[in-house]
Amino acid sequence: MIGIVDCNSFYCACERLFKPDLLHKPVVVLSNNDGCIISRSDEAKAVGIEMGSPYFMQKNDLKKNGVITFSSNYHLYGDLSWRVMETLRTMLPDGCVEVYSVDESFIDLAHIEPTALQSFTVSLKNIIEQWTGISVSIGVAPTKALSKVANRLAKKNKQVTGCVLILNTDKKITQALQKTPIADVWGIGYQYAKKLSNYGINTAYDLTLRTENWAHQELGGVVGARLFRELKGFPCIDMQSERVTKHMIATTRMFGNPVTTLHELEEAVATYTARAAEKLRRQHAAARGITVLIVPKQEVKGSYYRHGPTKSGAVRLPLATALTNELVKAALELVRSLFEAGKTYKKAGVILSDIVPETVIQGNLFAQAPDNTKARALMEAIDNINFSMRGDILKFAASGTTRNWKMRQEMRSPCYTTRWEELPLLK
DNA sequence: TCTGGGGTCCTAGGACCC
DNA sequence: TCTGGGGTCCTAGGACCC
Repeated sequence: MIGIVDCNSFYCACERLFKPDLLHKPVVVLSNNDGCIISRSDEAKAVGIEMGSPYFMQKNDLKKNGVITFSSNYHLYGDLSWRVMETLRTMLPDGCVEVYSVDESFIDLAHIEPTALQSFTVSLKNIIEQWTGISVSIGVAPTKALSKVANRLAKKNKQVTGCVLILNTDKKITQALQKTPIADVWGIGYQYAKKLSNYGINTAYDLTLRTENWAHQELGGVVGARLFRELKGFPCIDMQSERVTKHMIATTRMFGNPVTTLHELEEAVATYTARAAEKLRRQHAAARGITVLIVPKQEVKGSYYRHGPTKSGAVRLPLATALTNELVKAALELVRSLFEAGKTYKKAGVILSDIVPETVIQGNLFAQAPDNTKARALMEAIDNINFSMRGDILKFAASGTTRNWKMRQEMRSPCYTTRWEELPLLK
């Protein structure tokens, strides 16, 4: 059996952990730039605050209901996430934990006796809460997709389930599928939900009444076929081992204030490139592909999108590199070629791709391999200083110093667990 | 004038996830 | 006035190979 462990209202839970007075109060956490609502406590859900809704549209409702609002604090969430995942790794054999996102892990429970599943899962939940202060829900079923179904129902009926639900008989599975709206199925997003409802498919169960071929045809080929089989109880999505290097590394941001000059755009792109390069080095990798994208502000009448079409450009470097200066140089050339005077921009980003481990950088017949020893030592020194001090105390001149475009974060909590100067104080 | 079959690799774009 | 960020996988289609 496969389980999924999912932290309840994770970002809100992190904020509350250090402010126990907020325990039974409505709390929400906002996305970067204080753009929209991305985490809600049960109390906030109860007063009708919508997930993903823009902050500026909900501001009045939040105030009226006394909802406490936080900007997002990823240092804090990342650290607490790590504690939860480490607890899971302590409680399960090697290779049985697959971290799926910041607040979710799949766990392989094949080694647990069927009769012991319930008690094991409950004790797992209790230990996580005791050790980390974060409450979790656990869904268990024969496949990943079904464990997500179980998890959703466990969360929805906390009083009945105690946040743990095990689907271990065909009858329980069928009932669970009947209670699951198609749009809430893992792998069914907005487009597919719309399409399926046109076919009269409104629950997960309705989908299982079709055939695998039908799912293949209508839901994106093998992806849909796989999902169909998973819902029928045949595992098709294996547990993944920890990925050593990512395939792509992106740093993209909306601007705090709109940008109109090339100079500011260059600063932003240089900053994002430096950040992406840092992530690259942290996983001991190098990249050959670099893409720069800029997004103009522009009303498109009648369009769902609130911004103009993204302009992007990409280059392939002669040799994979992890050196900030080399990547910045390429990125700046790209942004200059994309920029159009007279337009106002609201977002920019950098994507590194074609990523290889630094030990296997492929030679290039036509490019002289330079001696990078010194440059790499410099990068390491910069990374170490930036890591042990705070933020980006050392940066490249191209990143600029004024940074009018930096994002807004007006209600961020302290980094209680990752910065000495922000440790909580006891009187 | 007629013009095969079986591949690989790459990129762009679409769908999804949290 | 103000709507996030960082990923994954898959497919289709074009260029190219013999």
